[in-house]
Amino acid sequence: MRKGMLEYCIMLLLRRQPCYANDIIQRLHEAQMIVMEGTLYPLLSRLKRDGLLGYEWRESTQGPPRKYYVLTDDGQQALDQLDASWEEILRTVNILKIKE
Amino acid sequence: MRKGMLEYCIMLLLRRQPCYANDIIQRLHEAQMIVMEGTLYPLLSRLKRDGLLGYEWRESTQGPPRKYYVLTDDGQQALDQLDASWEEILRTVNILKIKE
DNA sequence: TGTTAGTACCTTGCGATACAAGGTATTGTA
DNA sequence: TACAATACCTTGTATCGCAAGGTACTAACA
Repeated sequence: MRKGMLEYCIMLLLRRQPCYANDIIQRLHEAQMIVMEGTLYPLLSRLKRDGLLGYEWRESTQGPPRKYYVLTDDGQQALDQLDASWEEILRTVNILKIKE
Repeated sequence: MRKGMLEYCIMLLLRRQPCYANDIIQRLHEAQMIVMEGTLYPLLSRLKRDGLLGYEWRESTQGPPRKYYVLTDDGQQALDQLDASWEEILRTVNILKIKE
């Protein structure tokens, strides 16, 4: 069921701070959402390609450099849209749960 | 984003009362969720095949008979599970929205 | 210096879901 | 009997997420 929620969750994360892939996996995991590498990388690439995310390389103290993703202005707007969609889904489910 | 929510929404509907396809489309529409015929019929067939739904034919006063779907006991249990998943998603999104 | 372990990034192939479009069948009415 | 309305269903396509596999850089150690 969490299908389609991933994009929203990742962008919510990036609204707070730039993250690289393993960051995202770990933070989502802490929030009870499991995401696989093979899911995440293509998704990040797509959001980058669509102009919703940018990234910058940062050195790591232990290992190869990391790609830190950040929300672009377009990404911020898209996220606002997703917030609205989320509210609508909340409304829909509440109607269906409460009705009668 | 509403991808994957459909199954849950339909089963919430059927928890209240038996419905046939156009019923479901209309009631979901009233709850702000658009669903296409070509999506609904295969989904209902799958849930039937998996034993989560049953159906009975009922005559209509205007037109051909209708297939009214109902939740089975297994369907009821599956729905309880989906309720739990939904609560978890709510928790996840709230964590990600509120954090910091 | 060469090897190994750890970290990080990415791709490919598969299954599942949803949509668009098109098709079949039954009923009532002109 | 022909047509419109209703209802059910199928096929082809795109997208998403997962499993598995692959490449590359860094550090530690023999």
